[in-house]
Amino acid sequence: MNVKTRSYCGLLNKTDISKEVTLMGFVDAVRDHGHLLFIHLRDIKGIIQVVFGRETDQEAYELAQTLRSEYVIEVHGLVSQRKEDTTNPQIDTGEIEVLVHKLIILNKSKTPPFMISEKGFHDSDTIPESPVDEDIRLQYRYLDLRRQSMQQHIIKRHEIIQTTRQFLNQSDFLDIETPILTKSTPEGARDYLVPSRIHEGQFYALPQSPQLFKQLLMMSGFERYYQIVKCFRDEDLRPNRQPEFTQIDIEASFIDESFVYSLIESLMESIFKSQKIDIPVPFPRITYHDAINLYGNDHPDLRFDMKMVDVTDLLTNVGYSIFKTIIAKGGIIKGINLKGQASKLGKNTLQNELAKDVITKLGGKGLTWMKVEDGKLASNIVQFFNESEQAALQERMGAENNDVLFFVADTSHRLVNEVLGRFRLFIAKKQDVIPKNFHKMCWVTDFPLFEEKEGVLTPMHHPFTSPSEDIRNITDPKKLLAINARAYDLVINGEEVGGGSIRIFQPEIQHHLFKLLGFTDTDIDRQFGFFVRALQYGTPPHGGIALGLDRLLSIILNTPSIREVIPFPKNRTAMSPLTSAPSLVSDEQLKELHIKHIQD
RNA sequence: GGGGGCGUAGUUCAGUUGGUUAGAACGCCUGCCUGUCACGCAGGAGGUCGAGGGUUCGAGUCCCUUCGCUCCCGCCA
Repeated sequence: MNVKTRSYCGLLNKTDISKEVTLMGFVDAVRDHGHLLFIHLRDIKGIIQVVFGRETDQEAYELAQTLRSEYVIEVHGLVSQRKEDTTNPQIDTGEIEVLVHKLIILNKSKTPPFMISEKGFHDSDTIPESPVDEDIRLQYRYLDLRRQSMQQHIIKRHEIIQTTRQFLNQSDFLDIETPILTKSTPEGARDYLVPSRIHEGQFYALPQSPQLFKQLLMMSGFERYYQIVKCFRDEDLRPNRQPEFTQIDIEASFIDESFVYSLIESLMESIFKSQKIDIPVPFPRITYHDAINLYGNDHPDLRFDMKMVDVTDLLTNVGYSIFKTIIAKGGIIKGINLKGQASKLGKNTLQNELAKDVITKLGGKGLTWMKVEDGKLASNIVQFFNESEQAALQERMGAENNDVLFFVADTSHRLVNEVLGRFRLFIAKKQDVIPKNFHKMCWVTDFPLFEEKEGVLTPMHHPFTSPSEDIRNITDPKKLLAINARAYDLVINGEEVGGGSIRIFQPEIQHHLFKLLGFTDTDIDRQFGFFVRALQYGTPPHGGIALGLDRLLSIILNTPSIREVIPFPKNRTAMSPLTSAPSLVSDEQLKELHIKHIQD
């Protein structure tokens, strides 16, 4: 192999015309014309047409007839200008080609299980996701990753990681590694456990995040830490959740929220700029309370408006019995306004599909809809609302002709927010009213410190998050639930991309918080003893954030799941179709680890 | 754990109220072809209709069970 003189297919251009080149790569496509044979040759940099002809070289031509897709070859040839009427504007190298006088087949390939060439797609900027079944793609991931669109995903992942490192390095952050074999702690997600061979019956846990270590590094005085690091959580998977995923983990001392906001806004600016996307900074901020009330969740999609509006007070004497009953029981009625879509939504769709089928799947009991036609509300139940109620509804909802109003009512305020929030997203997607190629970020702030789960106080973020005020004299659980945390989430296009907080740095407060969460002194010592002890040796005020790299990439590359930006992901059932992990292990291995398999 | 969708050729899919030998496109194989680039033309191979059971004269189609994949909810400090 002529390694030193090798050229790259995708890098050849007109300045190389009449140069002798050596190329190596995969056969992307073969077009045999008899006497003349073309192939597209593909390497990491791109594709170029190479030509074999009886007249150019009889021997090379005859060997070329045996070429098949994905054969690995080396060619020696002359870069030539294509004649004007034979150029191919669809590939970057389409004005030139290589006339081959020597062909070496470095390796053959079986016929691939699916097509790897993306010929026919390369005139489009937005290469469609492969229609091939994802499990087959994952089983042959090494072939799937040969596809140019997948290579771009991985290359852009690399670029964004490099941009991130460069940015943080320049901002005086130190890249410091933390253990993968660490200690299981009780809160949060389920841990992946690793049995210890040396310590019978004991287990390491894989980190859900380097949280405690990065705080320890602050106590060590490093001041600014980052790590692009794998985290592990043994929970059910989603398109944006993998059992192992990558975080851009950041922590800094002697800082406050404003430092984090401006640091991350600048980082995001750099990252998006590296992909030629301009984003406006600073990002808007919305409180947790507003997010829940206006959009129904704590990761609002602000690419479109359609805020949820409370109309309960307008309908206190309404004749519509469902609303009447709910209001009488202290319930709530909220609505959204789908602008300008009334003509696109028929009565059948509204009533039978949305109000009966969709809303129940989203967890609601019912849905009320009203179209605005000729300045008036129109629906199957509009006659139960008197004129002044209708007028008030129109005004409150900002209703204009051709709008559709949707209302959800329930005695549970939380349910109304959740269901209408889900419906807002559902109908926006269904009616295609979400602007594309547009990124809308925001900070969600003022999270509650605690939430109540089955009557017990649990931390909403994690138990190291600083309360917004001193809580040591508050004992009333209701008052505690009203306390805010110094926590913040970064949300892009309705997806939580990052979260962090200013941490507790006083040992007394940390201890008090653990007690509030129901830990005994023994529990605290056993589970967090090392950490609480460390806090007592002069801990600087500190805080940080962790950004989900996979989610960020998925948003920037507009992929339907983070699996598209992870080289070797697990499938929906946390299994790798490529390696078949997880798998059974030998009895000897289990014995060494002091583990016995118990059948349920 | 709950709910929805899907499973037919290597791949993506069609397959009517149950009715001959289960089709198409791409891919693959063979031959022809000197400017194609989603090459073209001619011919060909390729199927446990996810699996098991049932109903029926007859099941890809109907019923039951089961497996796999996927989406939503729960879960994800």
